[in-house]
Amino acid sequence: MATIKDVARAAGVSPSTVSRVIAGSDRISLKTKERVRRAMERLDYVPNAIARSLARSHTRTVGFTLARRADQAFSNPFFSEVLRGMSSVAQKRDYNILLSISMDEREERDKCLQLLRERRVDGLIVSTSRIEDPLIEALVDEEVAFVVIGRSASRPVLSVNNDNIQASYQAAMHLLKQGYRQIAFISGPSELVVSEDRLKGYQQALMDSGIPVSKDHIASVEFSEEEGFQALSRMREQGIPFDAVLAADDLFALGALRFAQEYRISIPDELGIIGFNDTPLMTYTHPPLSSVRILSYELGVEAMELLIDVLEHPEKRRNSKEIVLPSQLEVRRSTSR
Amino acid sequence: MATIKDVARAAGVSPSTVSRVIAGSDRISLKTKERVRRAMERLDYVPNAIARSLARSHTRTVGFTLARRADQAFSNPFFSEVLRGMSSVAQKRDYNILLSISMDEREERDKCLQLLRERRVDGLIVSTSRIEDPLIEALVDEEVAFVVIGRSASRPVLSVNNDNIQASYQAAMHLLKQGYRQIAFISGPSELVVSEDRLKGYQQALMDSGIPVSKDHIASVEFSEEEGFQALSRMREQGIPFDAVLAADDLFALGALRFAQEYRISIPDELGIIGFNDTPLMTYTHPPLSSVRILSYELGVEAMELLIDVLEHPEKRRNSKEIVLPSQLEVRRSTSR
DNA sequence: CTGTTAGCGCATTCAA
DNA sequence: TTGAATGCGCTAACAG
Repeated sequence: MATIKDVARAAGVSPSTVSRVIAGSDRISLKTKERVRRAMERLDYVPNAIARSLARSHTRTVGFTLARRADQAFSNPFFSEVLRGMSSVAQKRDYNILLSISMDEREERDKCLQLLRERRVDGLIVSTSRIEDPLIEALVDEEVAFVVIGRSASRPVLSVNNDNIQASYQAAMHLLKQGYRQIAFISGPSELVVSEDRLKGYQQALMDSGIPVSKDHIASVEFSEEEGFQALSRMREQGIPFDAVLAADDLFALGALRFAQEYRISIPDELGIIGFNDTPLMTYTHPPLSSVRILSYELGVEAMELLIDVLEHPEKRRNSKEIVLPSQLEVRRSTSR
Repeated sequence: MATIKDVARAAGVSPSTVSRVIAGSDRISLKTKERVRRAMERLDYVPNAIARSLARSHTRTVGFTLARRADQAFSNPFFSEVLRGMSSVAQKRDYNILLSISMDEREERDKCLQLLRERRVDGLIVSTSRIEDPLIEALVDEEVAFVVIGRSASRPVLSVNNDNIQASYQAAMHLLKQGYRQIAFISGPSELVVSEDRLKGYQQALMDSGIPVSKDHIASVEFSEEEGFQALSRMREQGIPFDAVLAADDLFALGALRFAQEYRISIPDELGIIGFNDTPLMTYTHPPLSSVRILSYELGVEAMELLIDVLEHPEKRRNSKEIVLPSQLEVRRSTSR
């Protein structure tokens, strides 16, 4: 493997001259520039990225970390899409992505800090956002360049999020317009910012429609189909009436679907169901389920662009900025009566 | 950020001594070892991975590349699971994953070669395996350490694969045992090794059962639900009778499902359907679809372990080795009559 | 416009 | 058991 010295020798110049033509310096004669180019060509020379990183003290790679357990894992393609979006702009702007999937948040936090301290990455994209998020706290304290996918409730940071409140509001409004009056809401873990936001939209919609918000209609459970099923079963057992379900995740909507089947409740007539994320699955169920489509790919694109922007303009690092992407309601048979 | 020099100064030793305790050298007195340890602790010192990489000329990071277009993309969680598997062993053995998602194979090939030439990665895991695969050819020619997820039809390489032939054979046998006699086979693009293998299993099963293999019953199309649907529609138009569909991908099975619905063909009575990959989706369709479950997570685990093994034992690099993981038939209503 | 010099932070000889 | 010297491959400040 040829080094910069080999090229210099072959072209009859000094290594720094070669370095300059690599960098595209303009104060170099076209003649030697050409000569160096040919030498590089001939020797099949490619600059060693590690050496460059050491000399310039940045790596042009960003870390992306997330914590998923086996069960929930990637059952929906959300993160895959985010990754695709991130990768496409990374490719375009000549950055690389270092990926790490952890078992839990603790492991994720350690991994982030490690990547940073080892100087393997210039910045980070993280996706966990709990209401009190120790990872985010640590990152702002260490003054690292990072952007969160989601929203930070504690500190002002750079973030890219979808309009959860608005989306949830509209989903609830849609149910109301279809004539449903008693809407159950199945939320994910309450320590997540996303749960808080979606709940807020739901509540706001009811209030704006003059419908009292009842705690009985709100469940907060772990993300899984089974938990969604159970949540509704419990409401039914307790004699709490509901004629629609707004599910903060498609998994819950699936659970609601099974619930309806089990108790022979007809959809959409007796029960309306709407989910969140619009996984491909939703069009294949019986009946097809309405859902809020998230622009996951675009989320990844925006996050990466924001991060690179900050990386290349350190003066912007102090700013906080919240990009919000619109989501769109996909109405299907489960809410069309 | 403290460097090795700072630690050396603080501990009153030379940088090389510090380097030795980092490396865990045993020819160092316990006393100085302790002193250095404390200094590292006090200064919150973490070795710079880039500098280490340059000095030792390897990075402890492996590249994972794949080419996906927007449409097919990650509609199934196969690659997400592979990634989780890879990441879990990478974590354990202190390796990192550099991820790149390309638009097409050409871009993927370029990216692989770039990562290698720039020395950003020590080795590669690739997942494309076409019958004639220029990427694989290039990698063996350049003598790089890599493992393919899938099977290489051209050159002997390190690979981790699932038992496609066997799985397809058993799927077909299952249909036969259920009494289906005219089995249509929907295959992916014929240039993929996986298509070849699954076709082979199907053919073998028919032959072993004394049933003639007819070209009319075999379609080869791009991966999509729509193409699966179209393939069957064409057979029907041409008056080719079939009472079951063996789909080389769940997407095709979904297309077959829609086909059955459209023409009011009852499943499983008039038409049996079985897919490949067992995406979570399959349990939610109406009726639930049988499918061959692939051990995607384990595929990632094995691939990463194999690669790291080779990386740390260069003498093994010349060997080729093919690890084959079993898959399992998930029988559901779509084939139970 | 170009070469010389001095790092970047660490690992690894070679001596002592 | 330890330190000094050298190199990994490249960039950048300073001269000229």
